[in-house]
Amino acid sequence: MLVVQSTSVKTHAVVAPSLPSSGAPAEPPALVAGEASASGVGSPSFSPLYQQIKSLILRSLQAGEWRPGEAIPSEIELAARFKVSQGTVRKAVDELASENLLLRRQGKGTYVATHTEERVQYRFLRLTPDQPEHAGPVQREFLDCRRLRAPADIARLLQLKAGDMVVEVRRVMHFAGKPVVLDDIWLPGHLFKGLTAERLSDYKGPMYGLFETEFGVRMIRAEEKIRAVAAGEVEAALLKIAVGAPLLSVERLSHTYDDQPVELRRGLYMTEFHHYRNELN
Amino acid sequence: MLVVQSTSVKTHAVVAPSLPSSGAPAEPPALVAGEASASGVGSPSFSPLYQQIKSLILRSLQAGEWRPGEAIPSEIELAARFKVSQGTVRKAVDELASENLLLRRQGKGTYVATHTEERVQYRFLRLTPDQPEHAGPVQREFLDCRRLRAPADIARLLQLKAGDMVVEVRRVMHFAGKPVVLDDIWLPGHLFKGLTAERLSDYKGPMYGLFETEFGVRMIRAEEKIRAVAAGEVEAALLKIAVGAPLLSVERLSHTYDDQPVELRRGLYMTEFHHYRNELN
DNA sequence: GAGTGGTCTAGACCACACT
DNA sequence: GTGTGGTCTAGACCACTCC
Repeated sequence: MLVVQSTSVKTHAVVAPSLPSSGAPAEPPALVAGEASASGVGSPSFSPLYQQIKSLILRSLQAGEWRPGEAIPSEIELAARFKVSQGTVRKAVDELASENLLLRRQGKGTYVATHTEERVQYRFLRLTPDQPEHAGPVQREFLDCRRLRAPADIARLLQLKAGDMVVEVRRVMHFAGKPVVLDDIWLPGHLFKGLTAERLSDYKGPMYGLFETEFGVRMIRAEEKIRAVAAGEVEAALLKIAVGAPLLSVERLSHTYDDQPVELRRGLYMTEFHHYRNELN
Repeated sequence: MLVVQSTSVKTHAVVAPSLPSSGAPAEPPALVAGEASASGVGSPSFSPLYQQIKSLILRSLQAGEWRPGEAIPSEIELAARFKVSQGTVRKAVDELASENLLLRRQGKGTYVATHTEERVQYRFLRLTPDQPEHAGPVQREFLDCRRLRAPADIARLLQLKAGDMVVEVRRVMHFAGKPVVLDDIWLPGHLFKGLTAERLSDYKGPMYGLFETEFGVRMIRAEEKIRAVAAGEVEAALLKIAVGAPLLSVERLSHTYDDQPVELRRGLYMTEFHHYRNELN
């Protein structure tokens, strides 16, 4: 299971032989010498232990061993399971937490991240009111939800075969009662069987919460391409603005585990009283 | 210097008294009990050791003890200087590296990050060609560079007093020979004495490299607010597009150490053949 | 080979949350 | 009090870089 590419592995017992008589200083973990893949020289594809642990935890997450919102086993338990030290588990969990897949809570445990939490609600929606006055409650209006064969460009981006089924959703988001965002969304049909406009309308809270709860699809990471465009007739009517008015075009490709694309979204944002915020580091 | 708020600090020598006769197991670090600030109870403002180390390193960076591109002392040296273990220094340096203030290079050392490196050149410019064909060389054309009293809104954002001097720069960036970006830039006058259009034009490479090399101002972090706007007459002429064409408006506030704002930039991006890319995690 | 960052371990102790 | 994550240490060994 766990792979260590080096040949000699020693515990520090070698240099501290006069320890209290607690028996043998615990056998070293079940380490297997150089496997990984082909080639037999020194370290052809070195991968640290904590990375291997990270992959194992990731696999359990993906397999649904622990559900979103639930606690994963404690560091001590994981260390015992994987036969490594707590420090190594810690490093693996630290990275997963920094990637927003896990959530650490001191004194309580480590939890599987979820989109249904209030606090992380706007992790993916970067549109922010210019003034607090324009904040107000968010309202989602679903205009359409149909199943169809994926157009070529959609299929390519979602890594589907030409002709595969997709679910197409059109919706408008209202901020403080005014239409601000028009989204067209495409989802792989085989992952979202039974998704209807009604289920979308009935669900309270962000869409990704529904996807996670009802369809077991967890959005982990996304890329966005942003442009300025002029409103067409249809868009102008839906957002109640003038034809030709400048809009922010946001094309988002969302991924789940393993970087597999599972959602394509083309959004048009009215940015007269809102802006897209970003942080550069 | 280093502050530990707890009362009892023990080395593990306590539980391993039968160590080889290497003398006393090294005295514990020069730890000072509860200081931090006022109040005397348990742990009123607990701050871990590595955070304190991080602050000390940050202070040295800010004071220019090591210049951009230079190596900082090795972990072992820093551990000795601060009288903590290498692991604690490591954690401090790790965080600074993850914030892009330091750059670790295995086998070589840890270096102060710089904007003059090829690899990090486009850390702040998120505009990307849609097709590789539109890539081409970047060309910077400086149209204006003048000193003036800061308008109220500029002064407020840069946290200057009304009437303080600022340097105002206008420039156009060309991609593959075509104008794509129009930037208006404001800099605090007292930090950029002697900045002229000529010096800007003569410098090859990104502006932030010049700022860092010539003025000792290092951009660490920035926030951007993005909108869609319609091109006005002046902008249209400079970017060679039609009046009213949609443009991406990017307002950037850049900060140096201590989150002090040191640059305000209002950019207009032509996004017909380029897009602003962003990653969501 | 020497020096640097990177990994791994083992153990002690602290801060925090629940009970 | 018990259990969880968080900090800190000390030491061994590995991978990488340069001389």
